[in-house]
Amino acid sequence: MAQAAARTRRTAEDRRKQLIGIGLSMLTARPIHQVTIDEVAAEAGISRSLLFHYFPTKQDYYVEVVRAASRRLLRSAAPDDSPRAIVEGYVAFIERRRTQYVGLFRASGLDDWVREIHDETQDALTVRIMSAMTLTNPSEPVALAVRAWWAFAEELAIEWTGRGRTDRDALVDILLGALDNVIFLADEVRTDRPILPPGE
Amino acid sequence: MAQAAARTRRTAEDRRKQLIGIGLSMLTARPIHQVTIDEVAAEAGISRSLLFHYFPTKQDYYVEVVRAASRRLLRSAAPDDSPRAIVEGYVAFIERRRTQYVGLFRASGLDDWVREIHDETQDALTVRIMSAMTLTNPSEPVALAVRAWWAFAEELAIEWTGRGRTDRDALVDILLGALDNVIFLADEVRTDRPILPPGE
DNA sequence: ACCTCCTATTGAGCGTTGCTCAACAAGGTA
DNA sequence: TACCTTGTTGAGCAACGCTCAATAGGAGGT
Repeated sequence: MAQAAARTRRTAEDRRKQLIGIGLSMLTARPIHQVTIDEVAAEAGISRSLLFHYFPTKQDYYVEVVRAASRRLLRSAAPDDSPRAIVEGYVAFIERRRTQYVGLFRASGLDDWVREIHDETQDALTVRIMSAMTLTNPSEPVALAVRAWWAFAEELAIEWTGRGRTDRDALVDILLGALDNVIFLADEVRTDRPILPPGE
Repeated sequence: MAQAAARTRRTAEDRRKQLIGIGLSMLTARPIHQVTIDEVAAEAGISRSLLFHYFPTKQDYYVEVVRAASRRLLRSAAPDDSPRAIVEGYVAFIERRRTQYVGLFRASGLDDWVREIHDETQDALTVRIMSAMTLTNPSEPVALAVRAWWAFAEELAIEWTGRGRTDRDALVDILLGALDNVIFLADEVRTDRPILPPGE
């Protein structure tokens, strides 16, 4: 695996890109805490120390790798501004990079910072789809509900494609239908005076 | 912190319970990979070696701790067999042990096995609520959708209570409403011949 | 009280891994 | 050639997960 690539001197930016690229492929297969700095360094054909020169800590390195994946996702889920297009882009991304997505954002052992990036990503998606639905100035319940709906979408998309289903359109239909319904339900909530539960 | 508790000899089961109890409180605040075996041992007033006597590996230890938390959750979310009661029990649990739940199941750095326990737990909840809704023999899309709906419920419950909202009933209403709708939507899908997307 | 046996318990120590630091060297500029 | 910036390295430390042979607490039998 370790391809001692003739130890040539690279520019800083080059090295960073190379290392992040390696991270994207290595951290896809195995969770973070099972991948050592030594392995990454060996794969890049450099010494441990150099990696620490570019990324002060292992976490910093990993964060940048996950950030890179997040950017890819956001790029895929924004072809234009219709809700359907956004959801389709999202689903398409997961179809294409399922293992990577799961490996980087979910399975792996991360501390708060990965969750943080994941949250930021979903926040961005939330904002994006809300504006696509011309939902300006939503109430807190609605905002929370849309946010949680992304969790629903993520889970369903991952499991759906994981079963080898290819009927992407049916999946997208479910997601969009659920989104409408969830917004409707959350919009019923009067923030100031909570609704009383129906008798039964 | 380390209370050297007079080094008395305990029965095996006693020690296990003590250690798991400590885990439940320590691993609540900080993610796993930030808690060392030494700390746990010190807190229990025993040596590192003893902990390895009971749990062959750190992972094994952590797994048992998470399992214990999972059992608690499942106990809380099953007062009786109505869907509303199940959801209310679930929400109540998260209200009560929010940080613990997040710390054990989400934030922390775990390898696959924690995700696995988390999945098992949600599977159990899925089965439970399906039977409560007298949904026997659901199609694959419906099963997947209900499963994903739990992800929605988890996210929304965590965020909802995280904002200090106390209107639990409104939350439960949203969750139950979304559940009905999601089942309806997924039930439309003909597993064999995928639905074509509507024109717009 | 004493011996015996089981096992809970420990301390010393090994290997891996994240991380530091002082020094080296590749390439551009004068 | 001399210099200077900075990409690059190797040796080494500290923390941590984990092993193993040995110790000691306590219950049961005599």
